[in-house]
Amino acid sequence: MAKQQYWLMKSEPSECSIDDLAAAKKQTVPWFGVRNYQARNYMRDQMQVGDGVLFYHSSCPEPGIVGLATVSSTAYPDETQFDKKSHYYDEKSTREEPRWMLVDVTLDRKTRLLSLPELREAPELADMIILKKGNRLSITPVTAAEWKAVLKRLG
DNA sequence: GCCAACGTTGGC
DNA sequence: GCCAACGTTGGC
Repeated sequence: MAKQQYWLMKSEPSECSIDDLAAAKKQTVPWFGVRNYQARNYMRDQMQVGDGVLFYHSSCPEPGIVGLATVSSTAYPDETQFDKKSHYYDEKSTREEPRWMLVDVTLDRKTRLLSLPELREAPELADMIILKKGNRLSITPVTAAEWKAVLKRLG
């Protein structure tokens, strides 16, 4: 068993909020719609069942961490890439060679909102990738120390 | 709605 | 392989 890893995963609440995750069957959702190679590579190559996930709401009135989750599957193809009616359809992807992979994410627990301004104030979190200027990556690795500091602040 | 920052595309 | 143009992200 490899060492536990931690991630921050952004989701737009209008697309899939923490409440949507809580209401989902088995409180689990496939993390569909990622169309960025770096984020895909994290899911495909590095994520393991049991990894910790900070669930983050982006592009909304109150951006921030809103819950804790767990990676609950290894990587498999994102079905939406094959669906012509989907916003995430990719005509260059085939079933033989799918371009986009995803993992399942299962809710651990909802938390209070740990807001973006609050994250910025925390000295232990100063190096979080998500807080760096210009960062747009929807999935970023989180260090064990950052994970611990976030948990401490969530109480 | 604005805009900075970044990723992708495509012409050469 | 370069790089300009374009599209997207995401906070404000």
